[in-house]
Amino acid sequence: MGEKVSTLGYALLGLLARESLTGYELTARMRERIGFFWGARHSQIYPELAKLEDRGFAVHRAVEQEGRPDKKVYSVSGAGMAALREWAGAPAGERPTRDELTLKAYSLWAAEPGRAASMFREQERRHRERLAEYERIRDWMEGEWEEELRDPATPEFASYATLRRGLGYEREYAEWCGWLAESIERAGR
Amino acid sequence: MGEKVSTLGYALLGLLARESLTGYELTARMRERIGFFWGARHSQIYPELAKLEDRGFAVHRAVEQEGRPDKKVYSVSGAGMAALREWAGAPAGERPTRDELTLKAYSLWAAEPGRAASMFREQERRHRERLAEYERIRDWMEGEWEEELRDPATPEFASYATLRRGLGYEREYAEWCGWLAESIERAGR
DNA sequence: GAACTATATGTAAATATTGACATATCAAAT
DNA sequence: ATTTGATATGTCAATATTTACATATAGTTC
Repeated sequence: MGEKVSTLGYALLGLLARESLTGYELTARMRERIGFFWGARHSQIYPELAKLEDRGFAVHRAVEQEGRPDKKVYSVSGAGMAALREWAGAPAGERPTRDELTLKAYSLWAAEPGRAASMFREQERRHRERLAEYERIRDWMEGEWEEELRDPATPEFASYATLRRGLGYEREYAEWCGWLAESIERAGR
Repeated sequence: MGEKVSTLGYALLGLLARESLTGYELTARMRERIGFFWGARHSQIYPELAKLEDRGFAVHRAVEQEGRPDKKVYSVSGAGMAALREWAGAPAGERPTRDELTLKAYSLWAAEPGRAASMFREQERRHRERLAEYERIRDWMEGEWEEELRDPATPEFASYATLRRGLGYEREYAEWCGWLAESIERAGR
C-alpha cells in the first residue's frame, strides 16, 4: 500500500463519492463534467483506480453483462471518503497555471499579424461557444435545483459553484481574445 | 538533432527573443514574468536550453566572471526566431486546464464548511493581492509605454496584453472565491 | 562563527501525462 | 457485407514536470 494520493486520485474520489462508476464512465465524466478544470485520459484513469483500491480508498465489484464486455463498478470506501473530506478542506497547493495561448500572446510581436488576429478570433469563438453552453446549463440548474442550491453542503451546489467558475472564466477569456484580436486588426487597417 | 520543440522550449525562445539571458536569469523570468501562465524550475530549463541549442534554435557564449561562477549567455538563432514566429501564429492545441481549487469546489459538499470557507477566503486574499500588483504594473506600463502600446507588433504591447489577461483572470477568480466563501458563511450562520 | 541569500549550473529519481498499441462485443448505418 | 461508433479495460513507450541531490563563491544577517 502506497501513501499519497495524487490530485487525479482526488478527482476520481470526488466523482465516485457522488455515484458508483466504472473506469469507462469515469473517463466520460472527466471529459464532460470536470474536464474543464482537470483532464485525464483512460490510460491514466485505470491505473489510478487500481492505486486507489490498493490504498483502501475505493473498492470494486465485477458486473457481468450480456452483449457487452464485463465491467468493474467502483465505489468509495469509508477511508476514501475521509481522505476526500480532508483534502477538500485543505489549502490548495499552488501549481502553476499553464496556458499556451497567453504564452503565444507574449510572443505576439514576433508573429504575422494576420495569422495572429484570426487565431485569437477563432479562440474567441470557441470560448463564446462554451460560455453559451455553460449558460444553458446554469439556467437549467437554477430551475431544476432551486431547493438544493440554497444549501452549500449539497453536491448540486458544488456542481453549480464549479459551473459559475467556468462561466466567469470563459466570459473573461472570450472578452480578452476579442480585445486582442480587435487591437491587431485595428492596427493593420 | 531532435525534431519537435516543447511548449517550454517556445516559452524560453520567447524570452530569449527579447534579450539574451543565462539559464539562471531565464529561471527568474519564468517566475516573475511568464510564471503566471507557464511555470518551470531550473532543473527543467537547463536541459531544455541544451535541447534548443542541439536543434540549432539557440546558441550560447561562455562568459567568465570574477567573484561569481562563470555563466552561459544564450541567444536565439535565425532558425529559432523563425520557429518562434511560426509557433506564435499557429492555432493553440487545447490542453486541459488543471485547477486544483475548482476541483476542491466540486467536492465542497464533502468538506467541513468552516475549513472550506476560510480556505476560499484565503484564496480570495491571494488573488486580490496579485490583482493589486498587476494593477500597479498596468498603470506603470500605460504611463511609460504610451507610444509602444499603440502598436501590437511591439514586445511592450505583447507584455501588456498578457498582463491584461492576468488582470481579468485574477479579478474573476477573486470574485468567484469571495462569492463562494460568502455562500458557505451565510449558510453557516 | 553560522546561517541565509544570491549567483550559477547541473544531474537523478520519482511522478504525471500523453499518445499509441491492443483486444473484444454489439448495434446501427452504409 | 463492411465500416463506424459505443461499450469496456487494459499496457507500454515517450514526454513533461517536480523534488531532491550536488557543488562553488561571495556578501549579508544573526
